[in-house]
Amino acid sequence: MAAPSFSTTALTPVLIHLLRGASDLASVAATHAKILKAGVASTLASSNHLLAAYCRCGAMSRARELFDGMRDRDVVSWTTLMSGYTASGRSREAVSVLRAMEFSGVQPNVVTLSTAASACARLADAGLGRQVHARAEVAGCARDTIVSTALIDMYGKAGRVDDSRAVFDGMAAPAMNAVSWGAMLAVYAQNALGNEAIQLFAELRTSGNGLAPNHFMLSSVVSACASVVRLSIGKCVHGAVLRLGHGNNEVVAVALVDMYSKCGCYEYSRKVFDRIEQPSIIPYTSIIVAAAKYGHGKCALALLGEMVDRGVQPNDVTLLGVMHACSHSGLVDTGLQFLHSMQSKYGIVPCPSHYTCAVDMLGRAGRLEEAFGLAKEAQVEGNEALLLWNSLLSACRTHKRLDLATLAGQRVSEFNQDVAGGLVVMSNAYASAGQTENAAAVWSSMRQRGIQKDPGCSWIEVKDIPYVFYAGAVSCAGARADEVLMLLDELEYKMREKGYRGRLGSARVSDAHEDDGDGGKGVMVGVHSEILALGFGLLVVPKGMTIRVMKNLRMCCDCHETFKLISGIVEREFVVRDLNRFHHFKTGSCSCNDYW
DNA sequence: TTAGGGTTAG
Repeated sequence: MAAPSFSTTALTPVLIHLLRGASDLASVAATHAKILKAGVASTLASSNHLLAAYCRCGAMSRARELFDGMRDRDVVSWTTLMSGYTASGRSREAVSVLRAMEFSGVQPNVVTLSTAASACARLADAGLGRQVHARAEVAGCARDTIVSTALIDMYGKAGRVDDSRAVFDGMAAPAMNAVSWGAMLAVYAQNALGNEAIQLFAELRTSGNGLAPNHFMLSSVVSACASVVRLSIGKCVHGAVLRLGHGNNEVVAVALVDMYSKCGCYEYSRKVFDRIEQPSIIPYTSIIVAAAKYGHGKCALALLGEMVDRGVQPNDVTLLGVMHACSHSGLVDTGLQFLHSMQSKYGIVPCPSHYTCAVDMLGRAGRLEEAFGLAKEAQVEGNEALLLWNSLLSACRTHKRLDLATLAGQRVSEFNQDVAGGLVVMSNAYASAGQTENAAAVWSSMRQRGIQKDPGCSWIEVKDIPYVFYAGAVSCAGARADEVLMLLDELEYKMREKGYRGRLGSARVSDAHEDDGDGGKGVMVGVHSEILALGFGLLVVPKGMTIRVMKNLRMCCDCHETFKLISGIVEREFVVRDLNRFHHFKTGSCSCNDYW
């Protein structure tokens, strides 16, 4: 038999070029046909090229068919198939390919193991990931830059931050590059460990072998600042973003929009958003969510209209943002229309969160019967249902509807989960209705059952340092504690001149939404934490600067009134971020128009 | 020479 001619021994450069450029199944299949027609011998390399091309266009059944028919398979063939499955969102199959590969006697290399780690990252499965890690140790490549980086990411996505850091710390200095630093920063940011991310970023700048921060690192650090509400550092990082020339990167811009919004600076969010040239769905959603938190409902609706006009289709997150915006602006009927038309108008089936938002919206508007009707109608289960009934319970309490509160309270208690939030609201509902004995009974039952709630706290950032205040405890103000108390006394006096009838600086019977955590005070609480943070802020934040207070619970009506009065008396602006939204106090009134 | 790592909205 004659030796094959040169042209049939391997893929010609032209065919390789065609395969590389092919991004759709039709052109890959056409090139495949050309190869068969030309009688090109199917060498291992040519099969691998074809396999990769099928994987690149996501045609995994064709890829598998080809793979199964191959006479020889090397580590590249196996890894290509794994990578194809991972990219197609079929990570479990990718991991099973690794097992089959080892069973067939082909040894994994660094590329195989980094691909496998990446598949486990997508699954957020630390158990499987640990097995890949062990294989990498056995193969002696666990300290390879790319394998280590993939492992850092894998542990982080699975929530095992300490394991990520151990891999990072185990890397030799020369193996650390911008990607491994970026991966570690992202792990902290994604796990809401903002301060650790900020700390690591500082280490990079002082001892990072001269590595310049890139847009990956910057977006993570900005998002880290958002997660811990560190405005001043966020602004510094924004400066670095501009200096380093990443101001036009959309991902970084989205992180900035989100950071400013979460730090109480909606105007800055809007400025950053307005500089994005052709915003995609994520920047639009991000600014809509920001507008929602500040009660700018009409603005959110305008942004939705603008994005649709520009051909950017909203998704479920966008529409949830729009509904929240309606909810926080009192546009109840508009919000309900969205719920009922999102499927026909945008092709999006409402999720439990959309129903919860609508129920919450009706509840806060006092339309409690409608809210109950919708809550029963919505097919919501599990944790989502708990959230939904909790929000309804809270609305019943606000509108002093003890009859309905009891009904909602029963639904909440059906969940054998952490019901602290619901019980607190129930107790508050009793307290609001003047039934202090029932309120105290709920607290006592919580104590007996060992249920604890997060203590209410508020914090304020001064010169980059967060000061955290708990109800009734002014000690965080340090040497200035007495001054804070004196200032609050003085303000209370001035408020009384304006008709204020409550009490500021001593224990008062009021909403028990905030307890100092010892569980023994029942509904008798001292001055709320946001008032203390405000008092401290008035002393230390220079006149002319907005005082920004953060709170981990919802602000109560008393404190809301107090903040309004004080903003008029001292002629200063305050921004309060509570659990749900932002309040911007100015000249005696609040941006929420008392609707929240 | 065909296969590998990090970012943004809820």
